[in-house]
Amino acid sequence: MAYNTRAPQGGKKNPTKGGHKKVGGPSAKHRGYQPEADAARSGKKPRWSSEQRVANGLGADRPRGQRPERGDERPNWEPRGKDARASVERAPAARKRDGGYGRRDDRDDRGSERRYGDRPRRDDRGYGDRPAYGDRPRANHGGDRPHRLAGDRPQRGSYGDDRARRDDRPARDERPRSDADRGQRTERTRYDSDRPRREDRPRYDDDRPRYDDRRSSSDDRRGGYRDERPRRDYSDRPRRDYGDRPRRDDAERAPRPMVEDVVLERLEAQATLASDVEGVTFGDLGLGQNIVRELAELGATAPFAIQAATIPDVLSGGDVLGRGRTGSGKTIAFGAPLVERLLTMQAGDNKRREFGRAPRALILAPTRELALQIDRTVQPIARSVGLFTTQIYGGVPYARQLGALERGVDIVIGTPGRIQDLSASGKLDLSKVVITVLDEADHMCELGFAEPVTEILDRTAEGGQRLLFSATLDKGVADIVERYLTDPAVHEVAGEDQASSTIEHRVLLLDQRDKQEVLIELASGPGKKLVFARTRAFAEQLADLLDDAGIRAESIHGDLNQSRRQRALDKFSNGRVTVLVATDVAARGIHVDDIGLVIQADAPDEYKAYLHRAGRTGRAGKDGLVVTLVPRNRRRRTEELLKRADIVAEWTPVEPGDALIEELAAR
DNA sequence: AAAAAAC
Repeated sequence: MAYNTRAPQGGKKNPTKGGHKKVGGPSAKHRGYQPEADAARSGKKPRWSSEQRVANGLGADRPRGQRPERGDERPNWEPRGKDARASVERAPAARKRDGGYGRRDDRDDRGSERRYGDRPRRDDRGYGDRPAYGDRPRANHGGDRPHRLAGDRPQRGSYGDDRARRDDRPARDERPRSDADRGQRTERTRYDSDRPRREDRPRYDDDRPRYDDRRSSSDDRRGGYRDERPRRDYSDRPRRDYGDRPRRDDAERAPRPMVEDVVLERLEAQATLASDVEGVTFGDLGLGQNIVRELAELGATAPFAIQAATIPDVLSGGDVLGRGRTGSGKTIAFGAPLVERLLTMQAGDNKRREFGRAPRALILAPTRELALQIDRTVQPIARSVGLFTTQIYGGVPYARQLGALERGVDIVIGTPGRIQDLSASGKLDLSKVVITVLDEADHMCELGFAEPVTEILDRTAEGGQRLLFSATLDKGVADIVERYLTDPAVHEVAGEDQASSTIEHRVLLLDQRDKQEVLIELASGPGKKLVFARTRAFAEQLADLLDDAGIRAESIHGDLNQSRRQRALDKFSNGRVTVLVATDVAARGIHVDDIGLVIQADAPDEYKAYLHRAGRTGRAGKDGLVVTLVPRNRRRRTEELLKRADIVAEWTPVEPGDALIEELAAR
């Protein structure tokens, strides 16, 4: 019974109905419309998974026989070097973008003054039903809403008053460019030229000659080094010294030295060198043939360091903490042995395929998209040995998830809220869960997540195996570790520092009022670009800004319903838009192939956020560039942030139109 | 303070 857990549930009923408190989605007209242009362009239309159909509001009513064979899907997995394939499942190429204006009636009047009036309207963003904007007067800004091209400053009051209330929002009209500003520009130039701080920072090139010709000095960065850059090689790189690792402020103040020291020590204890795993196969690590074969099909032919380090310990049944940098293959590191172990544990159990059986493994992730992505890796692995997964996350109707649970699944993958919800209402029995994974574990142990997470952990089988993974795994997990793990093995990969990264970091110092114009220039290149903003409102605003400037952009953030979030991500993944503007919902874990440039329109607040955002590019050993736009008044703060993140970036003052911006945009 | 995560 292939694809049992994905089988359509809930028939033809409109899936948006149960999932969202808000008034319904776009009109039926909108949903049904098939754009000839898109269909013609794409030729063959990629098929949708059941989830995508539901997520896009089309109903999960396709007969099972039409479900694409696995070979047709493009499962998502942690990237595998040159074998990397597109990781986010292909989304419908044929999706009407400009049909049905229902959601955007608050912007209908805008069309008349759009400079790009013939371009399709951004009807699919849907301000109208979002709570955060609920009090925004509709159509108020219609006639007088200024076009937001750079140089065409928005008038305050058009939407500034009731829209994003941002402290650093430029009071454009009230701040004509002054001599003082000019003066400061000169100062910044000076700052740049005598900037001494790079020398104070840890230099990796001293004992790592292979990077000497790469990013060791700012002059080398000007270009041309890429082709000469030697291949990555961890072999003789010294172990990371965690003693130097910057601590989180709050943790520093929190006095529980005992636990923290233990975790910290353990983290140092077992560092695996990539050279140690050379020649090792997944089979050597203890995975069965079917799983090994499936991994190869996913593109994972040989284990990455983090995988080689953790798989044996997971198979032995012990608790494991794993730390491997972004894009290093953590999903397989816990997913594959988890499946193998379930299989071993159920050997000889003739009730293992019982209808309605309770899940025995649980994987928790901080966002729905990440949960979905993990499932795209774990599901085929599980399937290869006859186990079933299902996704349990919020924002979508219950019916399909409940149906899957009623039939019985082996592995539940999801986000805390809905899992707790179903667990509390007795629909999801966690008592048989003997393996629990916290992906992005440090984040899952933070305020806001810790409570539901611990409640879920409390419901799982006592003494069960627990696996905590994150690129930024730190002592923030100490409480959870202390409470729920027993003598965990702690693994990391040696030499994962900035010098061994394929990601280059740059900071553009600019005038706050120039931010949007510079962003437009940066985002205008051909490659995929991911833009991060600090708030939902600003993300939304920037996507509009770029769209109005003729750059196809989508936004993704928590104010959008799930189908819009998924659609935005799909469009970005399959290249139908080149720019995705996101809040930190997309900061962790999400893998999209070939993001060449990450732009931080706002610097993040936390160094870990910086690392995760940056990790959306430079995946699987590819080159990546992170550009952070920093207004002068945030310079200090950003310097501190980068220092904590252990990142060396080149700082450059810029103005709109600078050649450097264009150069960076071309990457 | 924001974002994420249930309805």
